Amino acid sequence: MSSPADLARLADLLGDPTRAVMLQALLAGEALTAGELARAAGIGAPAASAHLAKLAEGGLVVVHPQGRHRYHRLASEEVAAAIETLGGLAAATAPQRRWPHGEAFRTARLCYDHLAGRLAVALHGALVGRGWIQPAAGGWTATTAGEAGLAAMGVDLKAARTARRFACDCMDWSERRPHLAGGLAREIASCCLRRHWLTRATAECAGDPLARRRLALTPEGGRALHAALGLAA
Amino acid sequence: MSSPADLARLADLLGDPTRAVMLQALLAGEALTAGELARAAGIGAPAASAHLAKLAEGGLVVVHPQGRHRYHRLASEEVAAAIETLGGLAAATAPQRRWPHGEAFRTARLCYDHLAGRLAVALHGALVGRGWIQPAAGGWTATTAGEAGLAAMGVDLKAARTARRFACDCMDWSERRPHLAGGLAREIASCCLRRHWLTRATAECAGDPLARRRLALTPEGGRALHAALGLAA
DNA sequence: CCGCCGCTTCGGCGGCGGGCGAAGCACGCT
DNA sequence: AGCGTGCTTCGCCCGCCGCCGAAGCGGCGG
Repeated sequence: MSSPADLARLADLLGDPTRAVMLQALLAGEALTAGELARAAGIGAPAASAHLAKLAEGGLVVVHPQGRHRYHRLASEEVAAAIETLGGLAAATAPQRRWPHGEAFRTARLCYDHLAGRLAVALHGALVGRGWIQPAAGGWTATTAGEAGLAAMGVDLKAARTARRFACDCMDWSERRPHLAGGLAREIASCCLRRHWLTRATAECAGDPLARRRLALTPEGGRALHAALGLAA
Repeated sequence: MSSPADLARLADLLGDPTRAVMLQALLAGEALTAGELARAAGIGAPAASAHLAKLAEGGLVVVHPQGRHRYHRLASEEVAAAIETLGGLAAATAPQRRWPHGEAFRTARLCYDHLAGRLAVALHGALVGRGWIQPAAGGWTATTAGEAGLAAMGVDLKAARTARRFACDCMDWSERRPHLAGGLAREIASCCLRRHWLTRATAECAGDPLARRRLALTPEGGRALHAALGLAA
């Protein structure tokens, strides 16, 4: 239960511009090394190390040492969801600024381990509209038609079921409508990337820390999603 | 669209312990004067004024001058929802501490203009279970049975329909299940307070800034809710 | 008209926190 | 073993921010 002090401690972690950049970079879902995050944030290694220690101690980030590298991930999808939510409010509160590639960012992006943006919202609608998923307690389940269709697309349903939640709604702040989260959404995103229907915009992000999250629909991806789900390009 | 800088600016506003106390006090939904907020936060008038100016400039709080008083409210229910969400993550992240009356806080509290806590979750379940509300695009609508039942309880449905959203789900962080938000939820809360089914724990909050939000079910309230909705005490 | 009261602005103080460079540690490669 | 590399720790500086006391402003009441 959150006393105001707890809230403040957590918000303070998000309230530093440098840490915010790091967290946005981590919202792409990948585990990044301290050095990568330092470069993304444009600071030196010592400062990055201090920030990451705070984030880890605050429970927002988990560390995964591997050889002489230390990989950092967001601690949970709840953390990712809270950051996205707060980002949405920030966008609503300070709507003035537009930065380069903002439009592309709205179109398709990663949110921790699943898709977000216009494409993800459209996909959510298509899955519901075609009857591939149906409401269930606290989320969605796949129908038999959905299982067949998703398997045909190349989605690993077995892997999707290992997640804590199979599928549930997650509010998309840029579209103000829900997209899909949970194990199924993770596998769909994984499938789209594996089959090169969606590609990461750039690998390294000098100057634009959100580049890691941005996705682009390939021509074949557009064709595949149209064929499978009737999605318009 | 939220650049990391926007996110950081917003989170920084929530990240100050003093401001967090003020915002928690405002989460009770009432408009409070600068002096009341200063006392709640345990600081002097100048400091409070500075904080409130920042919150207002950041779009989290709106000011409502009235005579020589200046009343402050949360700017929107989106702001309230974001603070609640972040508070839930804070509770999950730092679960160790228990402060006095925390249990009562989980039982029933105000969240901006509607009810939250165990009671609100139970109420949500009862409304759905009795078929008084049914799913609709982006939320819930009242059935004819629901209209009759709610009117019999004393809920002003006409007022409820003036809100931007009639009824929608809002995740309750302490219960991890949804409760009801929107115009209907606002009128239900208003009705419960008006009829003294629920009472505010204390008016002024020396030491415990969350006191404003805490609610207690009166004996008559327990009887009334049991009779109308079958809610157990 | 004067005085009280709520609130804001100003000036100054103190502490916290983020940044860097240098040094230290740990791991891996050759 | 020796070296390079990734990361952390240490020490330090600087700037920012929150707090207060004093003063200024405006509304309200006698």
